Amino acid sequence: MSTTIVWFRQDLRLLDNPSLRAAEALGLPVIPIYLWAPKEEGSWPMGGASRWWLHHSLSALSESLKGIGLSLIIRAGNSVQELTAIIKASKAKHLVFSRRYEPEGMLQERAVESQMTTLGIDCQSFNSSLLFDPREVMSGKGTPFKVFTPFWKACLKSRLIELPTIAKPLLKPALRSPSSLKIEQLDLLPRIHWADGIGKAWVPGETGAQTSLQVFAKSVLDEYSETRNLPSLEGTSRLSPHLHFGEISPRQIWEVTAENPMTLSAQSRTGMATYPKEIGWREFAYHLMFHFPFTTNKPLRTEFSKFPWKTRKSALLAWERGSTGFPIVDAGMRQLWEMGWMHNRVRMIVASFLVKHLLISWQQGAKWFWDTLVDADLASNTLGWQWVAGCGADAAPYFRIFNPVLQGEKFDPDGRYVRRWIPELTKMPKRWVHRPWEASPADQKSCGLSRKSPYVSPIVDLREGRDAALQAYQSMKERR
DNA sequence: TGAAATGTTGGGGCG
DNA sequence: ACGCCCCAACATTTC
Repeated sequence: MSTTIVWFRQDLRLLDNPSLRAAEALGLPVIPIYLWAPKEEGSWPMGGASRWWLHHSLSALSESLKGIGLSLIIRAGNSVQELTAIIKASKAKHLVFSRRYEPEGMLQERAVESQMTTLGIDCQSFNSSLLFDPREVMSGKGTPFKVFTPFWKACLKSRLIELPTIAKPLLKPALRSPSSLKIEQLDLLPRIHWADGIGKAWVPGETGAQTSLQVFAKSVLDEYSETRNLPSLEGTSRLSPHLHFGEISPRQIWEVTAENPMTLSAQSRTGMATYPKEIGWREFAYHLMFHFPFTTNKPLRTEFSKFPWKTRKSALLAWERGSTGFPIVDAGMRQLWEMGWMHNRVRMIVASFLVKHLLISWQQGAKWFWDTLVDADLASNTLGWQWVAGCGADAAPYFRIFNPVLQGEKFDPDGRYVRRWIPELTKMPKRWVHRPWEASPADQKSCGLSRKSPYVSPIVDLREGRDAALQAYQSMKERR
């Protein structure tokens, strides 16, 4: 009897997974596989925090496949070669997989598809990671969108969202399994234990994803528009890493947060409420990455290729380590390092600080986020950084410069978030907690801050940084 | 999904 | 009572 190969990519789940449904419909024995091919990711091979997540997510997937009688096959190397070897050994006739939209991911699947044609294998691919395939939503002129609101209106008007199928697929195993690596052999875990904090904060895998969604829908969603900007609260969904690895489908999130007429207002049912709109921004990020693939490395607005960015190694290092002297910035960067994640409001603040006050290029920031975020996602990372830098689609004007002191005082008024991540400031009075360099020497001393502490002498003067940023922006516009 | 600079207004102190 | 000034408080514009 023939066999179906299910190639898992960024869809590490059983529920609402179109390729598994296709495999179920074929009714043949199934071999589920995962291919580790970091060399095929161009300049964006998976970063450290993401590899940690992948390790645990693959373990979870392997366990849940075991629960329905299947054994996950792990391979590493060249994806075309590995797939070919497995297909030949198992005499498979069908390959099903979920599409990716990263430039390199698309190259990879084009190579696979062409090889399948050569081998005479039936090959089916599915959109499992987006509500809207980037090809399906276009402006009236037939061009891709560059502004969020019209994009999102067009999406909602198209009514293309399918409802999820939340039922475990019924699959039967192949009689003989190809050889498999152990997950440990992929060497995804860091050698030193910097991931301890990440492990305490997250439960990778489909079960963890479902729990996060239920908790969010039940206790956070109603107040989301008011609490999402307060980093000291757990006011956000925390679904991003699960979504990135495809441990949960966006359709299911959509159904729970935007389409449930029993619990939600008319506004949320039309998808314009605050949380569903965030899902919309993710869709927009993929739309842009698909239609403008060069933006993963270069600014969308080409005049920014002349922007006079600076190379400031020690300032970049201080930013990465969370020792700039600006409490809200440092708290965010330390949270990122410790739990592989940062509150979104704080992401905007630290990004603005790097790009504007330090004049370090958004690409440098994007690389650090890529390596340290468990939810590192090429589309969202690119959109976010280009938005902050003012060089992307629908971007903030360049002169919109966040003042880290005012942002801190506005969104962390009691300093709880800052004190949570910066022990040096535990005893700093509320009045000065976002501007400790202005505190009295006595207050500084009671916190044990020496004169060399960044909280006494921050790495830049905010006024000078702001002026320099505005000047750099002017000089870019004047060059032609 | 800013912040700073600048402009306007109006209450109150005071000569 | 009146004009003058100061300066919050708010609005507008500029970066």
